[in-house]
Amino acid sequence: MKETTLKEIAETLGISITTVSKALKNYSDVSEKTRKAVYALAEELNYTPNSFAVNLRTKESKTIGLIIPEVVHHFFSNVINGIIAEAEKNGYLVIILQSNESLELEKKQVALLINKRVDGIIMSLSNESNNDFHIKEILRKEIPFVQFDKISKLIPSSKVIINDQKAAMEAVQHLIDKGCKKIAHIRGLENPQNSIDRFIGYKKALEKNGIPFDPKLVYACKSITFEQGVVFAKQIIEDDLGIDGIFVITDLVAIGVLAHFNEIGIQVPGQIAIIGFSNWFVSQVISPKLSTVDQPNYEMGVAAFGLLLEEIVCRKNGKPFEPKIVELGTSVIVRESTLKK
Amino acid sequence: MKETTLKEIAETLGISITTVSKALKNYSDVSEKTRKAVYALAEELNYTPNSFAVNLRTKESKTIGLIIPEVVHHFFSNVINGIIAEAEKNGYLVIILQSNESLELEKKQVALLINKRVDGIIMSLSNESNNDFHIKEILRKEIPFVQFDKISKLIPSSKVIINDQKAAMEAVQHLIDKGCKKIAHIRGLENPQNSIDRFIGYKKALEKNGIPFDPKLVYACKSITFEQGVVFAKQIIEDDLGIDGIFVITDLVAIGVLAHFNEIGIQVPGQIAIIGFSNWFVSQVISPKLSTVDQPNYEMGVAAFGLLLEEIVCRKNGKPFEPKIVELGTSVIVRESTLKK
DNA sequence: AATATAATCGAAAACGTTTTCGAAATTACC
DNA sequence: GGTAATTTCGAAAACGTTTTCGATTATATT
Repeated sequence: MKETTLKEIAETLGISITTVSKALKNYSDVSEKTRKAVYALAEELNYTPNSFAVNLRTKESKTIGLIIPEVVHHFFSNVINGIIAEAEKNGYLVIILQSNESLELEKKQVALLINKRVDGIIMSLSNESNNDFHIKEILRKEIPFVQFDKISKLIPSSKVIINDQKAAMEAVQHLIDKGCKKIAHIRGLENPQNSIDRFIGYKKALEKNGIPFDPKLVYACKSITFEQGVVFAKQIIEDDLGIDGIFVITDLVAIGVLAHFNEIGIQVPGQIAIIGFSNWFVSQVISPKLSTVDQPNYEMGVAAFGLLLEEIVCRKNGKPFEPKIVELGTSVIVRESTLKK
Repeated sequence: MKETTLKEIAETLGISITTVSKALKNYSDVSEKTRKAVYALAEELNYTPNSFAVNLRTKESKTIGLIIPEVVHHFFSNVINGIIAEAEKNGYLVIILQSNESLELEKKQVALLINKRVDGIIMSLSNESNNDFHIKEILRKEIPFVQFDKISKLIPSSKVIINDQKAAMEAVQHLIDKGCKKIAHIRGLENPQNSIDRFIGYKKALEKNGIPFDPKLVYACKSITFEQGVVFAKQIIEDDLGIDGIFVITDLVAIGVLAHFNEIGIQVPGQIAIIGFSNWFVSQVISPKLSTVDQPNYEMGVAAFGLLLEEIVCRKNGKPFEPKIVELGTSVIVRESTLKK
């Protein structure tokens, strides 16, 4: 399978490789006549530039890397979608790697991408990750870098985020508005920024409404799973603290809670109202439909690539780059699980 | 940001580039002494080979392409997972592109990957796609190629599939075993192979049990969506044909049906039993839990990469390659939606 | 017709690696 | 001490492109 090269075109046309190359890139110092001839022959021979050679010469691969905790995840797969679409629109391809929420694996993935000499990296940190060496290495090498969703505030890079505190406050406020008096919070893991911020938002909402904060009403997830939701649902019934509303870190856990309540006959929202976070697809097809906080997944991906491209272009021109932060809006989606009258 | 090169190591050590290269690759014609020295300095200078140069020289990128109809999809995201994991294990990275079920886009994506000179392509066809020019081009260029899930039997390449006919038969047989007398089928689009095969399986199961096939009981999806399920649920009630069991092309549509039946008070499985296909995650968290056919998603990805790698290795050694077909097993998962006593 | 200006071309270096093949240095052997 | 065998090394070509800069040719200006 012989691929046509510039050399081949040059030889059959009796001109130099230089001229062929310049003709194809529409340089001004090649005559209309030869330009047309080159284009015609290139078309005929089905010429496509050898990207390996182009990469080597231009020192860029027109490829970016994406590292996320997990692919099989409604939120992340939507973000992937946005990134791929926007990247392609700008002539970039996307290599996707998974950290599986493991710091070790994340380090390895970063190394792989640096080795591959991608033009930039977009990343959502794994739970254990923070401002570690592998991240510092990305910055030291001045590889364009954007964080989204699960970020570390300590890392000076561009970021695409939502205002988790504000969003959580609004969710809890919604429960209060619907008449909930004793609101529990099923929070996320200890480390992740969004887990912390949503917890803070929960407390702020209580405070704002003059409701005393009670640490006994906070349940901390060991894992973000459906099963974890079931476990805490049981726990909440057992604890019997008079809880009438629950704000859950994410929809997946919330539907675990919901499923158990359904099973044992607890009325939702009658006895206990539930609101989740992230607006997973399943939330609108279960019964009762789960109220939640919508965050713009696809747009997050688009924004992330946008920021990355800005940095890529800026650095290519040798200018220093100033990281930017894009904050996208969220909204409470009211469905059946909080619809007390 | 100067990267260390072989040249640099060679100069500071006072030896040739050749020797450095060979030392790092443990060639036998370099003495233990210089080998150690090279390794030490390479380590110290944090040397990593320039992959652009390696690609150009070796004519391979250690990167494969993956084209799927959509990323945000429980089945496909699981397959992606399997492919990425297996690829990484073997030193390959994965570029993912989406066809959005559009033939035009699919052609463009194929062109992009060929241009990028990936070492191989794994693909699940879009609905409109068949044995078109862009696919023939892959084969003509002898680019290692594997189809999975939505395949075309006309394309002579390796394939990873399930036995859709057999799986569908088992699903319908299950409905019959549970006492269903009048079984409808909500089938997929006209074109896709798995849609056709599941329909055939449905008919065969009826035939095997002496139940006459009635085309009025077949509803053909215009799109594979939740909403399509709702539409057909209404239709089925309106038609009032005494249907007591439904075999649905895929879970997403099935839960649309289920949601509407729940809403208007049709008992599932009491009045109508429902079985879906593909074992989506949501099927186990809705009420009633949806019976379905499980197909091994992750394993499909692993198998697909395995076949691709076989072809890559084979072709690299200049041997002719004989396409292989891997058929993975499925199983009926019995949950609440078919649990008539 | 001579000179100045503009248009068109190509030689060559460079990107960083891999690999072939021959040369040099070392060791073994009689 | 001379030859043969073995070990160790490096020059050079090759992969295919991009770009600089000088050379050549054609056109414009007096």
